[in-house]
Amino acid sequence: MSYSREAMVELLRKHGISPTHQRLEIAHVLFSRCEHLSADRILALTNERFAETSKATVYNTLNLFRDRGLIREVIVDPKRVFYDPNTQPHHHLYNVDTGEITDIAADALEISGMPALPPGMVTEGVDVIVRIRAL
Amino acid sequence: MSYSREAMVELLRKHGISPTHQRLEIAHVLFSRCEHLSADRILALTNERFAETSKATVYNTLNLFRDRGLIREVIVDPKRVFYDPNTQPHHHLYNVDTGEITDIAADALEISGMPALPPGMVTEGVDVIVRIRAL
DNA sequence: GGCTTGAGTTAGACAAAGTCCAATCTTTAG
DNA sequence: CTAAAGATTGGACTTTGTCTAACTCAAGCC
Repeated sequence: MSYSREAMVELLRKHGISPTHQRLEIAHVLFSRCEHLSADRILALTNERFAETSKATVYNTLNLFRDRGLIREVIVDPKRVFYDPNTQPHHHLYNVDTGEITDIAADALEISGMPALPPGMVTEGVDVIVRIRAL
Repeated sequence: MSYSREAMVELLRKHGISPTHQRLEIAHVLFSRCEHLSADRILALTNERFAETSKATVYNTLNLFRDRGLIREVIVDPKRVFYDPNTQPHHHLYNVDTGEITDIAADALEISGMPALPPGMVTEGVDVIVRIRAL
C-alpha cells in the first residue's frame, strides 16, 4: 500500500470525505506508520514539518475518520484514547509500565462461548486487551 | 457474604488497610451492590445519607483499594473509569448506547492461542469487552 | 468579475475527570 | 496520654477533549 498524496486523496474520497489539506496531513501521519497514536501525538506529528493544524481540527478529523470507519479507537488507558489505523479485527497487548501497545492478529486468538445477546442487540466489536508488565 | 460494618472492617484489615470511617463508607457503597460504578457516582452515593466524604478521599480510596486488590478498574469508556467490586477473572458486555456494563462469567468464554510474551514479562490480566448496541 | 453558499478551520473559552498540596484532623503504637 | 504516622480536606491545578462564533476558502451562479 502506498501513502502518496494521491493514494490518501483516493482513500478519503472512497469514504465520502473531502480531501482537505489538513485531513491529508493527518491521514498521512496515521497511515504512514503502523502505530497506535494519541490525539496529542498526532497533533504534534502533523505540525512537525511545517503546516499549522489546530487542535480542534485534529479532534474533528479523528472523530470523522472514526465515524467513517477509517480508523478505530483503542481504549486501554483511562488517560487518553489511542487511534489505530488498522480496522481489521484484531486484539491488543498493552504494556502497563511503558504504555506500549502491540497488535495480536485476530486469527491467533480463538474466542468461543460468546453469550447470546438480548434480542434487538448487535455486537459492535469484541476487544481483547492483554495487559502485561515486567516481572 | 455480609456487608455489615464488622465484615467491612475485617475485609479492609485483611488487605492491610486501616478501616477509617470514610473507607468503610466507600467499601459499603462498593460491596453492598454488584454494580460497576464511576468515581462520581461513588462520591454521590457515599454522601447520600449523611456523612461528608471529599472527592480527594474518594479518589485516594479507590486507588488504594485497586492497588491492594479489593476492586478492579474497568476501562471501557474514555470519559471515566468504572470500579468493579468483583476481582475474580471475568469479562464485560458494554452497551455503547446506554453505558450499561454487564458481567460475562470467566468460564463462559474460552480464549485460546494467547501469544507468547516477551521474556521477563508477565500477564497482569486479560480483559474482554464485548461492545453491543441496539440494532 | 462579483456574490452567495456551505463546508472546513481556528483560537480560545469551556467542561469534566482526576491529581496535588499544605493545613488540619484521626489513629495507633508505645 | 501523647507523639508520630497516617488520613482527610478544600481548593487550585492539569489534562483531555468539546464547543462556539468568527473567519477562510473554493464552487457555482448571475
